Amino acid sequence: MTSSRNPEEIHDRCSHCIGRKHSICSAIEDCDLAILASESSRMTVPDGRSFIEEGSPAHDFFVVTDGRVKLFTLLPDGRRQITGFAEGGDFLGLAASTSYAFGAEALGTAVLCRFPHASMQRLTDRFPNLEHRLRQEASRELSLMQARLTLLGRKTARERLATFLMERIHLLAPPCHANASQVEFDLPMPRTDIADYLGLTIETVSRVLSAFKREGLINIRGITHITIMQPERISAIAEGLE
Amino acid sequence: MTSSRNPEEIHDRCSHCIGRKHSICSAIEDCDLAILASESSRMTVPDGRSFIEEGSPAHDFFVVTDGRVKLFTLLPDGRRQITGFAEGGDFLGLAASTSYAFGAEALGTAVLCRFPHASMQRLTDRFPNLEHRLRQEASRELSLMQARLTLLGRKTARERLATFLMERIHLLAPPCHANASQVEFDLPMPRTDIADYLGLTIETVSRVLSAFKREGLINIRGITHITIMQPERISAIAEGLE
DNA sequence: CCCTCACCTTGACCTGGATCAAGTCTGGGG
DNA sequence: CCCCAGACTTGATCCAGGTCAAGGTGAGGG
Repeated sequence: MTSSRNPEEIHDRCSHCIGRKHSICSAIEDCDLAILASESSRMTVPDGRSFIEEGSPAHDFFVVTDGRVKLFTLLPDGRRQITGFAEGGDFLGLAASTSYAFGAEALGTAVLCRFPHASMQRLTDRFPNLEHRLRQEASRELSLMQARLTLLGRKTARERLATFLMERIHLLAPPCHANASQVEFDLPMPRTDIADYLGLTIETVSRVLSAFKREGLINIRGITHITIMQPERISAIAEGLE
Repeated sequence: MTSSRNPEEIHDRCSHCIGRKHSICSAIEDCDLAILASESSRMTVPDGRSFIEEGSPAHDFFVVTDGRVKLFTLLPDGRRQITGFAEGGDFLGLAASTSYAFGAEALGTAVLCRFPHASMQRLTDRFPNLEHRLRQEASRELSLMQARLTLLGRKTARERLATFLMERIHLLAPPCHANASQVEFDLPMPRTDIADYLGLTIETVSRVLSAFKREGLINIRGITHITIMQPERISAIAEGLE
């Protein structure tokens, strides 16, 4: 896990950033990017390495600029609930008061931009827009959480997997799924993570995916490559309609 | 459901409000309370009446000033997940972008303070502190959500009920549970709501509570009155330690 | 005071998903 | 090209919690 803040990279690190447009950084004007860059530092986290410890004092916010990350909570006996996956442009660290309410680790090599709380404070003081943007971000996440509670509290295994697949579809660039009769993508996480995300066991995840395949709803190539053959029906299952 | 904004009540509605100290309204100075009052209106919601429709356009924020409220999401076939209970001082409406991600209805007669989005916008423009306070509120809720996901995704029925009882204890005024060997309180919601909150059925809730009683962990008087006889052990069960 | 209705409890049985236990696939290294 | 380890799939069995079906209970009304 390496950090860098050398001056030569600072002046345009942010302007070329993949998260520039969609992350909270979009609340800041181009002309102020240098300030943004100077308040943050980039770090690279190797596959599987943890970079937020649940319950540890919350000192930083993060923006995922490349790769992916998983967020989770643990019970004392090791049971794990993955509370979310984050990728390019996603913001981490809102679910914390004085300490983090979740742990985080890289899913593959990930690159993050770190904003110490004090830096973020200076930024929000200077750019009131940013504070508003953070609230929006929090609201968006809270909305997602409502759906996730319903999934974990009330949906069956089939419905959970179907919902998960629909979520993956919606992560693709918009044109990819608008009325397409089939959609393809790769699942970047192992079955274990899918299970811990959906509140199931790895065996159930495997069985349900096999069942979907057998029923011609999806196709699976290799371990990770999924083709949704009947998006409508998967969507219907996700909503509990069949 | 009645609304009122008559001038005579405005000038001190907020200063006497039960939520004054703990709600987001604490971000506003006493001398500016009249502005706060003029941007909001009080409404009374009768028992069981719904006042937020899931998926409807989000026009307002609310502060619960008296009574209680339940928040929930529904699946098309009627399955329900209660995503939270709110009471005096709690803020509602952050889990929404353009439309509400949850429905809400009164649990007993409830009194709310309604802030149209436009009003809140004027308030946050005028009092930047308030925007920060809203973000804090959202962060607090996001932290709670992490715990709730873990509960629904990974805890057993016993653990869920024990966690629920601990949550109720922590809602009491602080002195009540500091090292007390027993704690008493009333459950303001029916078993159905507890079940839908914990992702269980009403029968399971009933059975687990009976088991706790049989084991001498709690006592139940009438339907609603609970005494926690062994808070330590309930707490341990909640964390999955026995 | 008793009826009644809504809510809760309890019991018997069932089942979806967990658990336990083999296989099987795959991709990277020798 | 083959071997090996890790990840996935599949099958057999189990069990926590759901479902179905009676009873209890108690607050409000006649």
